[in-house]
Amino acid sequence: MGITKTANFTVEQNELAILAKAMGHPARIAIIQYLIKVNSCICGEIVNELPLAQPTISQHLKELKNAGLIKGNFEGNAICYCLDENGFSKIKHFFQHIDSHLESKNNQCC
Amino acid sequence: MGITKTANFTVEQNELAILAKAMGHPARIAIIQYLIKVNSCICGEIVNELPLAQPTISQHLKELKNAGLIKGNFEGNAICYCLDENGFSKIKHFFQHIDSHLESKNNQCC
DNA sequence: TTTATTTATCGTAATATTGCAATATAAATA
DNA sequence: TATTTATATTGCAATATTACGATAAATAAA
Repeated sequence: MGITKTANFTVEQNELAILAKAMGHPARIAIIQYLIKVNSCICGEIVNELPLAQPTISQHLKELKNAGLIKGNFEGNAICYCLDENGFSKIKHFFQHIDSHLESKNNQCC
Repeated sequence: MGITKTANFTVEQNELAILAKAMGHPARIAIIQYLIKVNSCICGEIVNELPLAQPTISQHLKELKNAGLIKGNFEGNAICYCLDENGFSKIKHFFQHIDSHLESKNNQCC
């Protein structure tokens, strides 16, 4: 009925889904890529980098922040954003898990 | 307006977003985890493993397949599913990119 | 204090997702 | 062929997401 049955899944499954979902939009991928590209905290430049209106970007930043994928601190009258290790380390382990499975099967499946 | 402005982002950004989005639901994480756990193709057992109705699971499997995260082949009158390297290798590279960035910054940011 | 700059929030329209009952399809088996 | 078993599709209701204009809030600078 359009609402995810969160309660029927494990905490881990829900956490991973929240993290993946937060990355499930091209604007949010673009934000992450930009933070990597400039290789530093960036303060008040994201709005100029994306083809979206300021309120929309603010909303995307909020989602990334809630998921634990970025963090932001006030720096003067702007906000300084960078990637947050917390979120990424959780997904990282999941992908390592997947990866070792795929390597051990050596694609002999199906 | 509820529709993602796909055309305003790069092909890579859209591809990564589609892959992440496909993983952005606990049921789909559960499917991936189960495929890893049994460590083989599985034929016609997924419906018993998840707390969702058969049509709902069918829909989730379709989304994972469309994204390139699982593949399924007919095996008798059941379908045999396993993880698809194609999708996962694309995300893997993105995470490696993120990871080397995070390590080089050594969390000194913000 | 006033003004400019930056980011957040509210409200709302358009669209997408989730879930399932009902039903259809397809292959295996009796 | 008829039946069983497994999966897909359709249709729909409930809810979530995306996007943005208008506006608010918060800080810096004049």
